[in-house]
Amino acid sequence: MASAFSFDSLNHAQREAVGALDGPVLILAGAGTGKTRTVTCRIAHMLEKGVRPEHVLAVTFTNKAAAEMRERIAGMVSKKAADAMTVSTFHSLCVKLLRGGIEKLGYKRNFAIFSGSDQTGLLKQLIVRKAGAEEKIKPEAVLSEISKLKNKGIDPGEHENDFFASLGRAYQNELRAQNAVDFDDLLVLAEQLLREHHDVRDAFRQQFKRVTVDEFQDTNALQMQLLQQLVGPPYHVCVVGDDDQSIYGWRGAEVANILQFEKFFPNPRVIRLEENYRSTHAVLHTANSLIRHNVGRREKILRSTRAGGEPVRLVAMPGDAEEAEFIAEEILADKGTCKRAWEDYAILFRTNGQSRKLEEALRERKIPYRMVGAQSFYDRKEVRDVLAYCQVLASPDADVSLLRILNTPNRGIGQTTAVMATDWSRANHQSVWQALCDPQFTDGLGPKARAAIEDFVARIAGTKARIEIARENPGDALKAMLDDMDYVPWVGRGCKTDNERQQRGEGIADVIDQLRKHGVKGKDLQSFLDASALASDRDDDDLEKKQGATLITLHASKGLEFPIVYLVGLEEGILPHKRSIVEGTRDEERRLLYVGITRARELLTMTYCAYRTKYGERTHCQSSSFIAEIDDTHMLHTTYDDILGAEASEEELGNFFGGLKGLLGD
DNA sequence: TGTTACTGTCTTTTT
DNA sequence: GACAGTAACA
Repeated sequence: MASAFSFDSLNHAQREAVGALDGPVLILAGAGTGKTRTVTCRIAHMLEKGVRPEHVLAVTFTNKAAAEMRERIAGMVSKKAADAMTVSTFHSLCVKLLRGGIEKLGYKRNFAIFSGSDQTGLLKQLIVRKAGAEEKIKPEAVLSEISKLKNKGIDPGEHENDFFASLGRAYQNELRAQNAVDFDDLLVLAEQLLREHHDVRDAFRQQFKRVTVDEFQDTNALQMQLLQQLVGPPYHVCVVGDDDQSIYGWRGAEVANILQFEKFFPNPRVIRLEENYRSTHAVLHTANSLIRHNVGRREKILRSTRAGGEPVRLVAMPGDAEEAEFIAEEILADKGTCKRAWEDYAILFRTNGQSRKLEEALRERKIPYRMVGAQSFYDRKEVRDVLAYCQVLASPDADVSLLRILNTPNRGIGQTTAVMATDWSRANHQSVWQALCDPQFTDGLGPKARAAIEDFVARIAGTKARIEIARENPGDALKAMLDDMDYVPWVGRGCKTDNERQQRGEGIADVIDQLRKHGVKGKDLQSFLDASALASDRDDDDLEKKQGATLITLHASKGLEFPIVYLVGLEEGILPHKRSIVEGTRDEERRLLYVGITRARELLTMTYCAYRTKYGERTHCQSSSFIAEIDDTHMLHTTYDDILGAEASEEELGNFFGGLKGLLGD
């Protein structure tokens, strides 16, 4: 049989990684060193050596990465084999595990997954309940504390602050009462299930004899514990990552997992991929000289396979407006001279707020652009509303979702009534839905509110029946119900512009359409909700489908590459971010900049401003302290005025398109 | 109960 | 300079 891939096409280190199939393996893969290729070849190699695809588990960070990996293996080996493997994210894997055995932990099998606004909404209630409406502690802050503890494997009820601890306990109780879990619980409970029920664990280990974990630098302590449950002796586990690209510490990612891998699995083979196929020498030298300043890393030096290259530019800008316009102008000019595609250009920034001016500048010049992951599709209000309806149709006892849609669109069930219903349900140990259905409760209300509630209950129950009894497609049933209550026109009325109205209309139609497709495949509402909860916006359409220059945060840029990269806002307080200085996570900011630099294949331009509009106010900025750390052998430090001045004189000479690049190149 | 106008708060990054 | 939350009004 012809080999699915050729060992000859791999470099020495890659070959070693692909060949090392048994026992624990740690692959340290620097940026642009052919990581994905190596991992997929390794799995293909496994299959060739007789490992059955059903025994292969690969865990990735996003659903999209999972889909890509599966596709590539399908191309190398066979579609059949690729389909037989399990490739998924930690979270999806846990859902699968829990849908099978969560009742062993005292939950019902049809548990709901709370995310985003479900969680904050619930917590907001709890804060008010515990401390009164005066308390202005932010639910997000509490949530992040709870999450941090869970990801360390600690019960949130054990928080050192008593108030937080009691909120943590109340939060967990409330989730359990509503038969719901949050994102972190998926991991917590799956780990618990495997740890406490060895039959489940052994069955799992029996099935997944070969485990691969990608983006290992992004895993947290809990995921490490989970991995230890998943993988038993003889530990055929391979983890791949780059500690220098660990940028999710704020979310609990533990670089220790990769730095001290040998503490978790015995005698791992450590393989370093250091040959970079992506960037020019100038770019890599700049990146290497910066990341050297981090302490406690796994020493790695990226070697360039592409000698020379244009020097990296560092440009001082007067203000953020000039910064945006400069970049837009330059892209426009460069596109004209170099005949590149818009997709070749990317602008990277630290915070989403920085994108505004850049967008304006691009729009003014009619430069097409795409924004990656600015507002998550699933965070849009109308999308959350429709999903809340789905959740209620799937299990009406999910109070948070029910309360969300109770008066959406307005149907005369105001806050007073909602509070009464919640109180009654708590007093009687029932769900809010049960309260609404109970005459004992509704009899105590005024005739108007009562009629409104009865109408609401009838609509939900009716639609539920259409789906469950009449077996109608849930998408159609949902659409009929929403139409019936004039939901779309109601949303439209709340919009300021036609554009917004249209967008939100499309969002609603989108969800319904997805649900309909899901229904056609015979899957139920709950599985649709699972998929929605676990999807991220980087998963479905984004990058490939849309055209144009890319506007993207540094975080979201990890794993991507562009011929021409602009990295903006190298200012103290932005990069490194103000908060990181307070929290003592400057190293992570440095890695973030490192990730940004290593996205560039050919040309890298970094900029910083003297002034920037912040909170709608013009404030003075200092250049980033990282700049001094960079070795400038291959870096050209100039200013906005220098470049424009040079350009003007060039134009006087009649060279109209003598772009900036040409001037700086020699 | 719903709508409007104002005020204060924020902006890291997100599976 | 946006947006959510609040206060005041219809």
